[in-house]
Amino acid sequence: MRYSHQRETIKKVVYGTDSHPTAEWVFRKTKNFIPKISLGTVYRNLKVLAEMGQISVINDDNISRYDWNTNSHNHLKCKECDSLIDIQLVNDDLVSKIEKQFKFDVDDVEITIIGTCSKHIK
Amino acid sequence: MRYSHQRETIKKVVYGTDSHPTAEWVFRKTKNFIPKISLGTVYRNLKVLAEMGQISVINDDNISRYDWNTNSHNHLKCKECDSLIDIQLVNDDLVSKIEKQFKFDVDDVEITIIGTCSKHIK
DNA sequence: ACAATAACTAGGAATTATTACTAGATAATA
DNA sequence: TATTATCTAGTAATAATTCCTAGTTATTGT
Repeated sequence: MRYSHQRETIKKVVYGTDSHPTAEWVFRKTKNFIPKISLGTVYRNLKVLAEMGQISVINDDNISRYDWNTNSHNHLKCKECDSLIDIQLVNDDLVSKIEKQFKFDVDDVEITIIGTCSKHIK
Repeated sequence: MRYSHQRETIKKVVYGTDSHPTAEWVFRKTKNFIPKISLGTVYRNLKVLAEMGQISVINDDNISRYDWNTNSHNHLKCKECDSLIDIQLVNDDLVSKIEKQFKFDVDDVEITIIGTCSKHIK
């Protein structure tokens, strides 16, 4: 893996937000630093950064979002503002319970709570 | 909503499998009964069936899968066989805990456990 | 510092999943 | 059975993502 200015900049952009951005968003932001960067480069580097474990990928409604937070964590998704909020739910208890109960070797527990956040409860 | 032979057949196809099929799979299966059915019709009817609450939609790796089981349930996803296995994890405890802790009005809890199923643990 | 080279990029074409459009077909109704 | 609103087939359009290629750049050995 060779150093690349593009990849470093993309990484900084992802690390600079809590908004769980899409590739398109990262592309627009990165353009501020490297105006001629191409969307393909952004996609390719987001993928290698994820493969290297430096960022994580979230599957949100059939589009990929990216997250600097690679620790196992979960999300609240508000239907109203469409935002993803980080939360911490999973404990080792749940994981070991699942491993025993289903004889399933757990890598990751993806939890998304869909609903309405405090700002939008009427 | 008018009766439609296509929609009824699509519904039967989804209700006839536990495999959490994609639209493409439902299309191929439904063709056995209605050879001239079009993919657009399948997509449109899967969508209306979901809106009517007669099937549910699962978001798996940026592609939609469909499920006759509209009860709230969760999935084990095996990396090796790429299959989704139904499980029941969520209890009212968890939901009310989340509602209190985050002041979040919960509609649905989506849980996918990624890992390796018993068939593929070495 | 410089040449060789393997990895990387920009730009655009291709692919995949899905939705939109439209002329004709069909279920409901009176 | 005539009317009509909804539905379908077929195809075009769109959106997200990946692939391809000629040219660029970081790295390594000299």
